[in-house]
Amino acid sequence: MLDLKIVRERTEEVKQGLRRRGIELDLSEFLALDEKRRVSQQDADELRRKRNTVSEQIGKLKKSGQPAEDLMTEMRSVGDSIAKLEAIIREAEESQRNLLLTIPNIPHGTVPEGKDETANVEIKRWSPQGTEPAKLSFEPKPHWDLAEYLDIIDFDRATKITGARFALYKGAGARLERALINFMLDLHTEEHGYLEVLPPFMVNRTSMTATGQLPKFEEELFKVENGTYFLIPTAEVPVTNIHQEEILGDEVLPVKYTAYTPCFRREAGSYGKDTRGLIRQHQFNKVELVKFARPEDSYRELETLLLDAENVLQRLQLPYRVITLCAGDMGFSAAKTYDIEVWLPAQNRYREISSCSNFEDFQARRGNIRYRPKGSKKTEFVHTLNGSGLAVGRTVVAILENYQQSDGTIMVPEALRPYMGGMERIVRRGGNP
RNA sequence: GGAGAGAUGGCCGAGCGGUUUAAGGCGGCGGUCUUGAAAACCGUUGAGCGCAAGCUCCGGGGGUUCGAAUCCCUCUCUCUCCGCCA
Repeated sequence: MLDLKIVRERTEEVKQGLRRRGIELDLSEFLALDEKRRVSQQDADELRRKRNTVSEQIGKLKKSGQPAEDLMTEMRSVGDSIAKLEAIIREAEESQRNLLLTIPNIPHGTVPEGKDETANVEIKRWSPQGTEPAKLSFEPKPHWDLAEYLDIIDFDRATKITGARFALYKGAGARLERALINFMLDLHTEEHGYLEVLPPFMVNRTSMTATGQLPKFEEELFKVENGTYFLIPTAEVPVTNIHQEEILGDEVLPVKYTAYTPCFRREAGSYGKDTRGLIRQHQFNKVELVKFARPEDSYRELETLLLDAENVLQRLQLPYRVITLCAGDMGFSAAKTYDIEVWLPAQNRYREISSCSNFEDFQARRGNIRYRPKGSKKTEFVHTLNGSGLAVGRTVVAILENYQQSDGTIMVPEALRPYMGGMERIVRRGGNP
């Protein structure tokens, strides 16, 4: 949520910032409403002040046995006036808030111009050999063919059990998914200094609103029937809301959490996209990184958050590149976003495996997450950041495709072998159903 | 699911219609004392809106009243007991 005061006092800057996202916003009605609200607030305060002093007077008169009927009658009408003003204020506040909640964040100054993904800017390439991915000596197979041959992921049965866009992992496939989760969590907690948390996988409407999924993107969420809860689309939601309505001490910042959770997404409007394989599922696992930082530190924290996520791919020796999203391609709440894209040889292209963003005070204002700067009496909103570290299902895809051998078996990345019970190679499963 | 109790500042806790501008304690900060620290003592210490005067906030919302932390309704959450349950 944008700061009301900034929208009021620096309207042109706000409109200019939103224009970079390709959004043209008419704020005149909003500002008129704001003016009306503020005038009413002033009037109401003035009347309340009068009522407070006179009521005290009435109390004293009654105590000393003197009549106070005239004053009481007068105050009754003052009370009515206050009630009318309060109704106006409440209505204005509500419609102001409702509008503010639908306005996306302003892009940071360093975010490149552009209206869609074609304007994103590549800033880095990495591979075990240097920068470019190694060429396989044979025609690479797509991960779904490999998974089917090895019998480690069963898409058909998942469809039977539930429906499209679900997966049933089996044998080494299930083990690989679990190994990756543990590997990532261990890396982030033991080497990058994050505190592991395991949050609820369902959240309420307030939490979804704080991080920005609501009110605008309800159609992308799974809602639990007979209740008011939503399945989380990312651990960002429950983890960022850990400190909702809190005032953090300066000395605890930056706070760094990592969490494994499954994520649930409707993927409405993506019919026909990535229909085969693990790339786009209604349920997938992810290890998330979340930070709460001082405003002056947040962009430095974004860089280290990105490095922490990149490190997972480096340890797994998977080629990737990093891009800066342009203003028009960023998510609703973000002020700046880097995407990490992993190399998929069968698709002959890079695909998103992590998204690392600084939300500045956008989410903190919605969730009322504050801190007290050292030596200050006033509180300020913290900056929140998060990034995938990494999307687990897509990491499985990358391992299958990059580590595939000509015979269809998969070498297990060395860093992962301790988590796979020493397994060095995934071979075709036999004997079991 | 049934019955009951409760929600007050960072924490504990008093208040149950009018000097509450929310007592008191703990914790925090500053000071006195001390070689230093502890103890003791003194002072200070919630959030938000407003240029200011001032106004709002005692779980959320609504009501009664000249006046509500205090009375009423409602919702949410917590706790205790019973039932059910991995």
